Amino acid sequence: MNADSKNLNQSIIKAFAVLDAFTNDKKEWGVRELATKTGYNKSTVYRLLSTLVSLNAVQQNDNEKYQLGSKLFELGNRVSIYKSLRDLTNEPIQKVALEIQETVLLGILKEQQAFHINKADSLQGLKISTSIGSYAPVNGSAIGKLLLAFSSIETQETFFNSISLESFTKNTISSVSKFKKELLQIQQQQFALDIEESELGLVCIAIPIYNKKGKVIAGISASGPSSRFKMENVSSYIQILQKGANTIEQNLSDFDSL
Amino acid sequence: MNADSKNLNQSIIKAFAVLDAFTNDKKEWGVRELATKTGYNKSTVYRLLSTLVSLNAVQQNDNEKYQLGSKLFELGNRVSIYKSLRDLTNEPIQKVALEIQETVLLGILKEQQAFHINKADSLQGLKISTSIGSYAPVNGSAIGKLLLAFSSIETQETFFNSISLESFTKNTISSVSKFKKELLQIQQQQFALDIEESELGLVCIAIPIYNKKGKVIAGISASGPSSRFKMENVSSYIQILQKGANTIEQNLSDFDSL
DNA sequence: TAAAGCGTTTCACATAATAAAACGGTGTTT
DNA sequence: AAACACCGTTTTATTATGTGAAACGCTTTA
Repeated sequence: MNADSKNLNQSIIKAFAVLDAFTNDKKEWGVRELATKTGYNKSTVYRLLSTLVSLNAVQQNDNEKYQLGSKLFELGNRVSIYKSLRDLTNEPIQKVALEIQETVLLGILKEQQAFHINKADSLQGLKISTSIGSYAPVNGSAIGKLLLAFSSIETQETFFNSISLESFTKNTISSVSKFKKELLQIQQQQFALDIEESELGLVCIAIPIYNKKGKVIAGISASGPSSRFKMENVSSYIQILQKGANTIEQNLSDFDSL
Repeated sequence: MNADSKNLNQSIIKAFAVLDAFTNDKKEWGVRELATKTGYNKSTVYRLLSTLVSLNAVQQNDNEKYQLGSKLFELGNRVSIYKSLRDLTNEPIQKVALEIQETVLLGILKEQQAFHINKADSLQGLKISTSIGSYAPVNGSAIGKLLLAFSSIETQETFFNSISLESFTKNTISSVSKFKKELLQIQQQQFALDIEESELGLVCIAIPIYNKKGKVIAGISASGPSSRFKMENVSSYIQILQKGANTIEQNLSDFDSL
């Protein structure tokens, strides 16, 4: 028992380690492979899963494999901070998505990553696969770069002391000094761009959302394919995003850190 | 140990009992009141909460109270069955909401209740408080009545054998025979109405969504205040809903029971 | 027919969860 | 200012409960 983990319930930790194995890339697990993945004994995993099934947190398919169940969907939609955040931003980001004709995302900074709270698809445009509840690395998303640029010096220092800048495409900024310059520029110009830095062919632009204390609490972005997303239109994109951001800022004026 | 609960992990059951206490009506809990609510010892609840906090499944506010945390939001949005169901219905129900100018809900039958999978607000209309991930009683919602009406005889029998028809307003159908007649009528007319049966002043209309096997797998509804929702417009509401349902049926044609 | 995979069950054993009581803090009442 | 009544938190011996190796029954593959 190390200093940090005082007297925690080991079964619950195991249960959530099991649940965390179910991702968008790997939605289904068998008992044995899940035991290998988590490092727990096969019988233990079986009993954990049985318990989770009895609670509807997990369900078993026709093919005997397990997947996440309705209880988690239910609980996830009860998380009040994000629920209210979503309710208060739904309408504005939908309007932006309709006008801008691209996918719109709303994100906050959470554990040194961009955490996506809400999303609105444009009705015609190409769909972006990023989903609500997913994380993106700070140096691999417009919202992430934006939020770090507008966060406190302490947060930035903590970030640079603990994170290494992974590369995702040939355009990803992986040099610390270049990244710091980029952050300064984002602060000055009040928006962040991601030009095929996270994924080839994907362009993204993000602007900040302030609370009434003048603190940046979230970011809103529009993403689209590079074929359609042209640099000469950046100012018009920002204009549309800003209209949405203004409404959101009114709705969220009382929110603090998030 | 009774026959049904074989060898389940008690800690996990307790953890989820704790999580389940956090509802939309009661979002915050202190240790002691939660111990009273769940019937567990104060120390036990404290350790459960500490563990859940360490996993970000729960977080502690400034006022020392606990509330649900980001991990559940994250997991909830990874439940693949509902995630795909939502992704495939977002666009059509948004279109319906825009056209019909009322809140649109998509629901399935889950544990003898209407389970709300998706929701689209009209941009102008009054907002309905029903939220994604929430349940409504079958005899207190248009979607519920609709889904029971189109479910198998076995499901209906199980329902009538296990559920008592609670009353919510003076209009709620609480007589079994009247309710059975209503179900027959819904089957014939292919839509269900809820005229201030669940809540005074609230009117709702729901139509079924079929998969390619001809089975009803979900229901789509529009809800609004009785002041605006007039009976003479029912056929035009149904027309708009049906357009959305057609698109959804194409998207969900391969889905089975749900 | 054998082998290799799966989810599941069993059971002796030891770990890890438990609950009562005490602790240290804060806010309220007298 | 003292007494009280809350709160979340920590400690502790006790024992209930989770554990994992091995066996089971089944299906799929060789």
